[in-house]
Amino acid sequence: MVMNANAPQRLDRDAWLSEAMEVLRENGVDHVKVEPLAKRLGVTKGSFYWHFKDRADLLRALPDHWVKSQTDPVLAHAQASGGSPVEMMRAVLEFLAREDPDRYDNAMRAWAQFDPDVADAVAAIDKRRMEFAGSMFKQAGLSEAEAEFRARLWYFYDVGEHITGDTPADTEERLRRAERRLALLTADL
Amino acid sequence: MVMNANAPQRLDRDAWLSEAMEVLRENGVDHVKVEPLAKRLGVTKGSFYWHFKDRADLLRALPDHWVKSQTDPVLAHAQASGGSPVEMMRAVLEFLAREDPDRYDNAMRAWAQFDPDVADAVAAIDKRRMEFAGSMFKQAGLSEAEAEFRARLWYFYDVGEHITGDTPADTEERLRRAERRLALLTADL
DNA sequence: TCATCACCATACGGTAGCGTATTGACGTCT
DNA sequence: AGACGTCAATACGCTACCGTATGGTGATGA
Repeated sequence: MVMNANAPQRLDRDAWLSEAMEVLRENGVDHVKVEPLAKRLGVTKGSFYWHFKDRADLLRALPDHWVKSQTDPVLAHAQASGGSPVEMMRAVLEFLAREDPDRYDNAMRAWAQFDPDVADAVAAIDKRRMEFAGSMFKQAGLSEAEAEFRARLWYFYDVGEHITGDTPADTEERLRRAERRLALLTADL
Repeated sequence: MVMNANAPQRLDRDAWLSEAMEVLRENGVDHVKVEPLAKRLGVTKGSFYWHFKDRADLLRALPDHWVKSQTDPVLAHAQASGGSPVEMMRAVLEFLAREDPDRYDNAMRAWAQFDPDVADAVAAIDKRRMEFAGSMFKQAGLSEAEAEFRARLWYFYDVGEHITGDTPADTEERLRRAERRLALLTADL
């Protein structure tokens, strides 16, 4: 007899991590506490201390869990779209405009403001994304310095729009904004 | 006999608010707690409950305290610099590049992620700043829509750079970046 | 001088959350 | 069937805070 799949009496480490990510997103790190988390999962903390040494152990594992979830379907999609650098950039922007923007990014950034380890994890992701943008601009013929400059302008806009909560609910509007941004940043290419 | 100025046995509401802002900046809202705060100020919480009804009262007062501290020497400085819109924008950018970027912005933004009231306060500030940028672009001859678009690009870059912690320590480098950003955003003006 | 006001200290009871120790339930393998 | 491994429940002591009640203190003005 196989275990009942939808009555998760029994949890694994990942179930705790996922639920912790939800709480993180909804209320911030300082609200991921073991007893409330246990309540949400319908178990007691006896379970928690089986899977984790202590609360710090859970918190340490979270950034990694997040980073792993960032295995960029974005870049794959861009590469697949082939074409010129500008075309690839358009592909990325459109992909992002259609997607539900990563729901955990803001919470991770908020956390990163007060925890250097988390800041490192987030910085690594930022670096990766910005380097992709930079490589596009370089392939389009810009100098190293100019490419990096435009990559910053490109990427920080994204970050700023998300963190301020200014992202339009309407997909069409997001697409228009993306198109316009691309146009300005590649006007001379 | 006047009171000893550097032995603040006696505090007022503002002293508590300022210290709370520091803790907020260093560790986030969930670390501004009344007893630790009292310890930092060298008093007991007996003092706190004289000046505030409860902890929520303190937290409600904080965003306002922050907003008031934003009475924009920036805009004054820009207006004073006179000149064309582009010149005024340059004045703002240079001012910001030289200033120590507002030390509380990131903490407020982090807080805003999880508190709608705070989010409103921050959004109001964002709106004000962005409308200033928009008005500059309009005065420079752009259409309403194009001006708003460039204002977003201008402002969100700032936000993104700060929140990612990517602001260069070197003032000269900040100035170079500012100049470059202005150049690209006003290339056709 | 002494009464008052403004502010602070102390002591108290209450709750939330941490981490440990021990026991219990259930599946799996032999 | 029985033994083992995996995970969960329970009960316990401990600390950090919250908020209240009440008393103390020092400066100031009548």
